[in-house]
Amino acid sequence: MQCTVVSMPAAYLQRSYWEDSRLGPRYDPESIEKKWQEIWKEEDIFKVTEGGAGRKYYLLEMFPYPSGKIHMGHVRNYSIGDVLARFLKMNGYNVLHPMGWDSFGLPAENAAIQNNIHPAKWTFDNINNMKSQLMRLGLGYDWDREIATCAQTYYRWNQWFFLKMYEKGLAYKKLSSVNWCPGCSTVLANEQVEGGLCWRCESSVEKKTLQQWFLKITEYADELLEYCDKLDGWPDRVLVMQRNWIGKSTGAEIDFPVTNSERSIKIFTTRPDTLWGVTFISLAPEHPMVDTLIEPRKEDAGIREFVERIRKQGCDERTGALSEKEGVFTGAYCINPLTGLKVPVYVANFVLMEYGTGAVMAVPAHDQRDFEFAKKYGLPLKIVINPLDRTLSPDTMEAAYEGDGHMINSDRFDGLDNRDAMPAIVDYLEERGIGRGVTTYRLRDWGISRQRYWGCPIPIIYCRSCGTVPVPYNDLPVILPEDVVLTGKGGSPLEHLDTFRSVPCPDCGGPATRETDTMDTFVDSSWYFLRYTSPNMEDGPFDTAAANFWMPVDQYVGGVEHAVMHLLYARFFTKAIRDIGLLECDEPFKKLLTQGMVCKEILRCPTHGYVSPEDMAEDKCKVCGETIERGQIEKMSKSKKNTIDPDRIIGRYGADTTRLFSLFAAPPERDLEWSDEGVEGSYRFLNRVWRLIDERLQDISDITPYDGAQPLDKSLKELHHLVHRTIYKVTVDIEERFHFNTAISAIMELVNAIYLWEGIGEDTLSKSVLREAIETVVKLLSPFAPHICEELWERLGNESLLSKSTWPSYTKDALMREEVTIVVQVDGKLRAKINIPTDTPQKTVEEAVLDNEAVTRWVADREVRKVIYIPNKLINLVIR
RNA sequence: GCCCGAGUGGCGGAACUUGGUAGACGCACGGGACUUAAAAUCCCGAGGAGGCAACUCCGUGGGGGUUCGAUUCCCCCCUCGGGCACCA
Repeated sequence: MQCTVVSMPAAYLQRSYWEDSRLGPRYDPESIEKKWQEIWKEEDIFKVTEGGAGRKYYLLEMFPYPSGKIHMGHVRNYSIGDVLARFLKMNGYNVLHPMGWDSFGLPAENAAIQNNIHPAKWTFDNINNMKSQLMRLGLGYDWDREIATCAQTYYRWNQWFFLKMYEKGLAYKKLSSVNWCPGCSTVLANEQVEGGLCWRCESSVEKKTLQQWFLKITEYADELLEYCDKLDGWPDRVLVMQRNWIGKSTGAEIDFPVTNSERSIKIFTTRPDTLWGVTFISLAPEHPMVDTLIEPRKEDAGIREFVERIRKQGCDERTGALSEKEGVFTGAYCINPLTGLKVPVYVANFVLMEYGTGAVMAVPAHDQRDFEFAKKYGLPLKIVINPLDRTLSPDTMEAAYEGDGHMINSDRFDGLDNRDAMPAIVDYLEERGIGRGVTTYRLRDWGISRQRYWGCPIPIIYCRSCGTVPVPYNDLPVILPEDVVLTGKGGSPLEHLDTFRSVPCPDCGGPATRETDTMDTFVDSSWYFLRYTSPNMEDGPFDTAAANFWMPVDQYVGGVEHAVMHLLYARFFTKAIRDIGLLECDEPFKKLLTQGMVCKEILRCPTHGYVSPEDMAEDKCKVCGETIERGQIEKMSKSKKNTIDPDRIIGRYGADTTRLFSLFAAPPERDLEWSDEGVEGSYRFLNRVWRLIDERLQDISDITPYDGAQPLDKSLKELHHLVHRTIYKVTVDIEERFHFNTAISAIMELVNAIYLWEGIGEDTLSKSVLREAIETVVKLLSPFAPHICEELWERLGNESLLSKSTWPSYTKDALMREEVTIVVQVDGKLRAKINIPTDTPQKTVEEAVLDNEAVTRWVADREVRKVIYIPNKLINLVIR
């Protein structure tokens, strides 16, 4: 039999509170929130159209992957967005604030394999659940614009874009060495490999050579880089990461002829000024000329073995800066085209085929890697750049000199500053036809083929006679078949599904097969913000007029983890779509706010590892009784068992409290440390606001808020001015700084002041001032805690919806103080404070100050040598 | 190694954009009121040291500097977090 006593205390508490409450009903978040969410829905208050009143504002938060349940990171992200949405709406903007689902992806497949449920069903169940969770938070979205990327109506346009890009040569297939994640059984783009590990499952990534589809993001490398300078609404660190990722460098390509051969090796260098210091050449093991060069020495097993071994190494083994430099002499030589000197050709493990030309001219005197390599294999150093303050010598150098200086041992360039010499040397190379100035990028083309089922099919057909044939536009969409069996083994199920795979060739009608790879899900999220502008468009991906009206997104809000991947891809897509002719704007996101993570202390049991707070009783593990160690504050994650379920918090305190806390505990861009007591505090504050209005309701019902017309006495003026200063502060904090935490604290101060205010009388004037104060509190708080405010607004006797009303404005007059506190310093040290009418002239202030005992004590009979006066703020008497 | 960001009470954080009262607001804590009592609520207190007190000194990671005055600007160093990392 089940015991029901457990629920007693809570019920008891509620009842006793009810009895104590003399006036109105107690604050009951659950019923209030439900009530207003329904009313908002009926009134359709978040619906927007292009024809709406006010200036357009496109506000967007990164859409979620429908994993099943929202987490605190979502709560934070979307609370930030909702505050802005409601604030902007009250300020008269026409706010587009949509929501949708990034709903293709691996977890759906994994769930399907584990639980025998179809990915589509799993995904749509999750969407339904998460949608109701978001609604429960009271987030104001125009749900009529909801999109799901796994819907045919959406992904068909992925395919359309792909075909457009294919036509323009921006989508192409090539055989190349790619990143293979064994955990996800699929290929990954370079951006999706973090430190040699898969960004999603942290498996060690392997190299595989496969036929893959690529999008030519490198075509836009220069523009993507250039526009980084124009994105002044983006955080610097994100721009820095993007610039680093694009990795533009300028230098020269130079051909080194191979001796006894017709061929030459093309190298890339950023330091043409060190050309005279080249003492050998290093090739990547994958370099196509390696096999030819070592041919004459093929009986030397050591060479081939070395090359084979390095080629097999995974990227994490190869690329670690710690790993030892290794190489082998190929037996071949080539000629430095400038000096005519013969230098040996090596294969070296640290040279990457993916960058530059896969071949490097080695200048051990001026490059640390070459230096280490040369020392190891006894190769000579040749100094060609000398620093200004000393003279280098090959025999005593302990490290390469990579700095600037004067050129030496470099023929006609001797004596020149090396920086100045670089362009001259490039010109010289070009004149003589042995090299040319070039620019290279670290950015690679975006490999989008995924060997997975739950994604958008790539619209390509392979025909034995016609070759690679794009699916005709009329045949779109290529529908992802649902009658598949997912086993998790033997590759993508599409490969084995003959009804999908076999297809007549669109050109010749002969037997052909479909591409069975699907697209990287980052393709889906690269243009979703455009689809929101016309989510039901059937003749194209989006309506150009609507997109041009709404774009760019004025404010984008999301996690910094997408700094390189999503944000770079989306920028690329925007530019490509512009060049297809569908869009006018160059950049998708005008301003970007990257919010911090939600963190919480981790708990560790010496025998069980991470434990959740529920598994702990009085610092002891419930299972084994060991003392629990309190660990560091870390990002909430299931594996560390330090998550908080938003549903639980909403259930206990309501959506308003949950939102308020997540906004109050830290400014948005910083990490937020979860605190149960802090949530309690936010709840207490809302109760305090509720009671404030409850207690004063009788005084101020049927009273019109003070409008500034009649003159006020001191006490009334104080409150009135505080109200206006608060409006100013909260407005600035929200719109200019996104510092919601300080905005909320300013509202708290106002509430505290109203509680302590004793200026209320029987007269209408004082009541009207109080009414102004209270209505202002409710309005200012409403973007943060919309439900309780809407309810209080109604209880105050207002008939229209608060959500439809306007943001309070402040008057300059009311911001002025009549009396100011002036800080009095003597020699820069605080010695007194005096209250004095605003804008008192310096002379009068000086007189008042020198009349003050606390000041004169410090001045004594010494001479005041200087007086610094900051009007209405500070006076400093300099004695020394 | 390189590039960002940060370091402030017992804790989360304010003030930094424009040098001008350091510690707003909240949490935790202490005291009081209400209550038979507790909870809730309301009011008050609170950086540290010394002092009965008035008050004084110290204090924003450490050390220098500029200034009448530095948490804020400059230089050097330490610690933590993040990103990149043999990119030629």
